Amino acid sequence: MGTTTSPSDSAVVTSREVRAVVGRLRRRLRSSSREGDLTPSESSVLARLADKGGVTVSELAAIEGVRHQSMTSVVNALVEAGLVDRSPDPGDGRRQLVALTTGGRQHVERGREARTEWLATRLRRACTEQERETVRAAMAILDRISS
Amino acid sequence: MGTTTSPSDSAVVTSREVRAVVGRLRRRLRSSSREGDLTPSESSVLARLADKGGVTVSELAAIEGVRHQSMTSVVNALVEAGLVDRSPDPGDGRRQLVALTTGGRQHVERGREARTEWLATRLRRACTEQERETVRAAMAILDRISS
DNA sequence: CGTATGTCAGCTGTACTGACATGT
DNA sequence: CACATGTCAGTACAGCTGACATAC
Repeated sequence: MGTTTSPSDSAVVTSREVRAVVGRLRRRLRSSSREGDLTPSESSVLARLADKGGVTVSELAAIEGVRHQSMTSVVNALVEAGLVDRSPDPGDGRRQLVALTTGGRQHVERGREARTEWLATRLRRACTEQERETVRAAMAILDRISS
Repeated sequence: MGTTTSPSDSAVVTSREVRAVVGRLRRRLRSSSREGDLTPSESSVLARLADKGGVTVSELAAIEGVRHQSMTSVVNALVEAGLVDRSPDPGDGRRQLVALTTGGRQHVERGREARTEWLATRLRRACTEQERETVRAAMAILDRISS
């Protein structure tokens, strides 16, 4: 081998690096996420709901970029944990509005105070502001081309 | 809410964006990976073996950053597909050396010719060279702080 | 009726831990 | 013996599709 794909192809090289880093980051983010016994998906949805409650499952699914069937099970777990609840939409009988319970709101606020998130800590301690800007710029690019 | 976490904390903001983009990219990379009926993990291991065969399961696990138990099942799938095989290490009876079969090698070479990888295509068509450089720089930073 | 919303069941892929066997 | 290597079993998480009910 060796010829494989021309290593000078910038797009291919970049793609490989992105794949490798995404894979590694994913494992790290998962393994170091002890944010109060919630799974990463659950934490993410909870944080969304803190910003904007009264949302439907389908809307949450669209925001997170997954199917509504997948979002149902995440919401179910949060309901069982007593952190969110569903209430019927008065104007549309098909809809169920999801919102934080009092306990859910407390959970979010406690988490936000106490959490020393692994990635944020690393970004703060091991990076310059310029490096963080580079990362944000790259995220914007990747977000654009992956939507 | 709205006040939530001080939005001026560059590390936290960057961390959130990285999380969001990693999640989305992961889903996209998975759903658009039809590289010949292999799962992403399998493809990745196969590509490694094309560069360097005669490797143990534990070494593969270390390279990919997973436990050896997890790597065992990936290798099992490739063995069952007839793409790799195990052979005893003559010098150490505990070890099993994993290498591509003829069919496995053919598979890799066919794949490398035919594959128009989703991410590489996007990076080529929707990005400038400067943007790709930004992405690569960011990957280097994230790789550094996640190791 | 078709469409949107939601739920449940079942499947796959990934990676984990624990238990165990075997060889150095 | 401790340690390295490897396998298997069980579990958890995340996402998918398909089937179905209900409401617009």
